[in-house]
Amino acid sequence: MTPQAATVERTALPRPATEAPRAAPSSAVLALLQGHLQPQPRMLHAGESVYRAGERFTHLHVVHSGCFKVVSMSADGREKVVAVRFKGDWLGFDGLADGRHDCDAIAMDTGAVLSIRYDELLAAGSREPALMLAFHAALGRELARDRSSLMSLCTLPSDARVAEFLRDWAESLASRGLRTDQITLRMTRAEIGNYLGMTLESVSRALSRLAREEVIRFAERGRREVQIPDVGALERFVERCVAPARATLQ
Amino acid sequence: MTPQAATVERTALPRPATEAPRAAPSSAVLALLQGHLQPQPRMLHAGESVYRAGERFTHLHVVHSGCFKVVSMSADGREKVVAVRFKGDWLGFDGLADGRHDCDAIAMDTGAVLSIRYDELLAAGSREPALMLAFHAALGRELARDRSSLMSLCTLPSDARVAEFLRDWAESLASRGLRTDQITLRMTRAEIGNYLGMTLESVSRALSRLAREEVIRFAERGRREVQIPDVGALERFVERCVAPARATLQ
DNA sequence: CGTTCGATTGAGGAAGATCAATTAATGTGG
DNA sequence: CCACATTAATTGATCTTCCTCAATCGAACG
Repeated sequence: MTPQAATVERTALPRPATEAPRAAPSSAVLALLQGHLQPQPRMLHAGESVYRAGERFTHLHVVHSGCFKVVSMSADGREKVVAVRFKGDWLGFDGLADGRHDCDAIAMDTGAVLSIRYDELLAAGSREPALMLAFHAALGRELARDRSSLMSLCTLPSDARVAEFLRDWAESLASRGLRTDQITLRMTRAEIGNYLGMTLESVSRALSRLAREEVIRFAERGRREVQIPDVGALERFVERCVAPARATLQ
Repeated sequence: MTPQAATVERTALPRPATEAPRAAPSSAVLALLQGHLQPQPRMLHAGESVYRAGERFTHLHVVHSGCFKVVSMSADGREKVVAVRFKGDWLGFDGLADGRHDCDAIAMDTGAVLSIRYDELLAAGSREPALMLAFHAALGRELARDRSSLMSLCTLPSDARVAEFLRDWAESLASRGLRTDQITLRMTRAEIGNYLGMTLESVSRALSRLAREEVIRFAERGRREVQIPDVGALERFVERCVAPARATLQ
């Protein structure tokens, strides 16, 4: 997969330049939830699931701490990590469609979620419009993020996808006030590859290349720890991958 | 892009076998909308937009007739068709995140949408829970579809992606009671390629191959008309593409 | 009737998958 | 605590898929 004909009815207008709306969590929402509902905190250890595909959908969840992956399996057995979620993110939207979850949500390390009954959320939301608005906004961001992934998968070469993955992770931490210069990937290369649509070998090579180009650095302890001295460097790296493709089209 | 290590924490459980929930539209929703709101019908010709990126989000829309594409552009100018929508589908969810659309919704042929003010929908929804439930279910299906696309892009070779695209189109028509044996693609090869993450040449080759294998047939008039004698054949074709990859993993 | 745009098809090349071997981390039982 | 077993990661060699470039053909349109 690589850049392809970006000729889809050229619009000459300058655009507002959409990128994934990473400014997600907002303690305002949490405050609203706390105020109107009795969110049940629930602790989970690595590997435990918040919910599993096939279970009845009754609750939505907001990540309180830790990080979680959302895994989907298609009818023919293809399995894929479709999302990685951090503090402030919601989990469980995949149950809205038909009252049954169709993904697994799994803790990647020790963490906690606040669980909210959907029926109570609906009730509270109809009394308190701001709550319903916030809920819908979260849904909208979820859609935007999925589409941003889709875009990355379709238009970026593998190196850039890995770079963007790291940038995204770092930005997620940053927007939540966590330190971003050193991040611990709680996924194997195989999982990252699955998430990004490439093989584990390609992930490994991409990381090596990023390290060689000084865009990232590996900590001494293992190669799961990645140091990101400058997030901007990651962005520039992605830009450099996109630029040549565009140049030829102009 | 091609099948890759599908080793993401193997779960031994038999799964409910999720596939895109194509059973979308439901005239029930339309009836609800008609009953509680004053949906404004709006006619559009090919190329006209329901809304554009950057515009304020005020309305949601339900496709009444025709087909529409949703196009997204990233900050660095990568452009992509992120969705194709038919009768009964909603448009406009991309405005929920922050009150501004970040995609264009464009008519691919003459068609019409019913436009609903979001604030009125909220108000009506809090009086009539069934309406809000239906709205949320539509959002959930939207998410599920995006994830299904993501899965296809990541795990299927290009031929199979084209096959699935056609199957999806045919199924969309079928679930809306339209004839499915003969469909008119209202997209150029370049657009299909953009949507599926491949070049127009690859789309063309894939279609030729599908025709050669008798899975589809071209009508005499032009190559935009595609006959699908048997939707099952398309599914089997996709299966055949997935099977070998899985065989080696077992 | 020529021009233009979209589609098809072929040849060559590059990105990334696959296969395979090695090395580093992690975990386990003695 | 250490030897061993196991799993994860790296790196190289090769092969496949799909992209790129280019030529041709057909359909639509003025």
